[in-house]
Amino acid sequence: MTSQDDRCGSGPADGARACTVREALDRVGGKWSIGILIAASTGPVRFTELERRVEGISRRMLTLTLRNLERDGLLVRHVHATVPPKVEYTATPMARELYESLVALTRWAERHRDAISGARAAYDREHPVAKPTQSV
Amino acid sequence: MTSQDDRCGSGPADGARACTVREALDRVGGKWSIGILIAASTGPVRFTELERRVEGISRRMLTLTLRNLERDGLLVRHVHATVPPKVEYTATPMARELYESLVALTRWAERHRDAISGARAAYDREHPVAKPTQSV
DNA sequence: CTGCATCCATCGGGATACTG
DNA sequence: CAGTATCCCGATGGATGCAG
Repeated sequence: MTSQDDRCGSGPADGARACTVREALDRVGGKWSIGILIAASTGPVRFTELERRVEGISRRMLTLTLRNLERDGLLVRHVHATVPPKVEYTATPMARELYESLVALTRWAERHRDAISGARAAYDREHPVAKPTQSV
Repeated sequence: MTSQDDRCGSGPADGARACTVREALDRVGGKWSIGILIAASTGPVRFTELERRVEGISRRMLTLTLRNLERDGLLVRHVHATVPPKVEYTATPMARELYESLVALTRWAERHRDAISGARAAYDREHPVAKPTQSV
C-alpha cells in the first residue's frame, strides 16, 4: 500500500509501455481485488454480503482491499447512519470499464489454458529437481 | 513460484469469472514479467541484452522470471553451444497474444490515470493517519 | 556470457481477538 | 454490523558471490 515507487521513466525503450500496463495491473494485483470488484459491480453491496460472496476472504483482507479500491476511486463507500451500522460499496463506472478491459485477458486465459498447463507439465518433466550428488 | 493453490471452484457466484481473470493475471503478476515479455516480443533477445533493456532488474530476478515465463510456454529458450555461451529468448505467439490482450488494460490506465491519482489525493487528504495520542 | 546459490529485508496475507 | 489491532508465516525480490 502507499507504494508509488515505480519510476515509469524507465527510459531505455519499451519501459514506458511496460509501466503503463503495470499501472493497471497494480490496481487489481491483489489476491481479492477482482473478486470484490465483480461482486460490487452489479450494485451496492454490504460488507457482510461481500464477506459471503467473495468466499475465502478474511475480514481483515476484505477491509484492506476495500480501502485500497476506494482510495483508487474504483469503489464508493456509502455509510448509512443507522443503529445497526450499514455500509454499502458500489463499483464506479471507472471500475466497470476496468472489468470490461479485463475480458480480453479472460478470453486469453480460456484460449490458452490447456497450452499453458501443457507447457508446465512438459517443463517440469524435462526439468526435474536433479541433484547430481544424490540418487538414492 | 510453483504456486497453484488457487481453487477456481470458489463457487458461490462470480467466483469462476474472477478466477479466470486471475489465471491470466498470475502469469504477469510478477514485477518484471511484462517488461521481459515486451523486450522479447520483437525477436530473440540475449540474456545480457535483457539485463540492459529491462533496467533495474537484478540478475537473479531476470533468471527467475525467465524460467517462469519459459515454464508457462510464454518464452522459448534457445541455447547456442558456442564458446562464449549465448542464450536467446523469444516470445511465443501465445505471449504476443497476451500482450495484445493487455492493450485494453493499457488504454484503461491511460484514460483514467488522472482520475485515479486524483482519487488517491482526495482520499489521502480526507483520511490522514490520525493518531490521537501522537502528534509531532 | 549465463545462471545458480546464499543471505536478508520487505510485504502480502491468514488467524484471531477486540471494539464502536 | 463493520471494522481495527496483533501476531505470524511464507513468498517476493534485492545484493552479492561463485561456477560452468
